[in-house]
Amino acid sequence: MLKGHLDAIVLAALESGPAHGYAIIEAIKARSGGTFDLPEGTIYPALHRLEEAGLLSSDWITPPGGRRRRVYALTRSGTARLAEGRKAWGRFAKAVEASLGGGRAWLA
Amino acid sequence: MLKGHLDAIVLAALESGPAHGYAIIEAIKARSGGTFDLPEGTIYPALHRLEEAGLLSSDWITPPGGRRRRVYALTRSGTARLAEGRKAWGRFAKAVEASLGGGRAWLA
DNA sequence: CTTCCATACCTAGCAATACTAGGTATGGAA
DNA sequence: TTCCATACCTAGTATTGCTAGGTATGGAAG
Repeated sequence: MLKGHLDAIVLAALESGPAHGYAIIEAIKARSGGTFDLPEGTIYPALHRLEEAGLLSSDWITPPGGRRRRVYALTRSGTARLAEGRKAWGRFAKAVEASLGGGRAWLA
Repeated sequence: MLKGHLDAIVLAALESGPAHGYAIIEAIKARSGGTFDLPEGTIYPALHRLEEAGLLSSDWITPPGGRRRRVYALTRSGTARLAEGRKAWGRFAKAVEASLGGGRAWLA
């Protein structure tokens, strides 16, 4: 479960350049150290939703001698939303940590 | 939105001693610096669910000259679950931060 | 050459979560 | 006496991310 932060994570995965769905799954898995091993049924609908919302654009690309892929890129709105998402994460994480209280021994 | 961490936050609010629903709402609001101002429709069903799961116990208390209140306390299972929840939060937060990447400028 | 796996895309339907929006009731203050 | 803070509750709903299925291709293994 990504608890509402999936959008920001997907947008962040596209920050360094366009990518197709399957590659995004691999990128998120790698960046999260294996923690976020997302099923396709999570990513593809999310990509459609983000495109619908104008945060991503997509193009069908057929590399020479390869299969067609749908390549997504951040739009201007998407870049702005990513920045918001990072701020929102910061506030959220701070509030959760304050709420969980204690000596923060679980942070390591 | 508490994104799946509500249970741990509620359990943490009860760590320092039993409390009733309304007081738990106030405690969470205070501890989170006002960020988590939860509606009753969030807390009460959560308390019922946690009790159902054996993580909390409850008693109806009528203080002298006061209204009856339902006072919740952590069970042994609840204490264990809280420890797990803190560990889970630590892992989750680490993975999100790695996934959001960059210079961690949003942490401040 | 055929079989299998990794790649690559998609959707319908479902379970969980936390919310809105309503309801009830009491004690104290204005 | 009217209103607000306290104090509890639930039905229904939006969103989220999942399971579980489907389709198809290219390359490697046998």
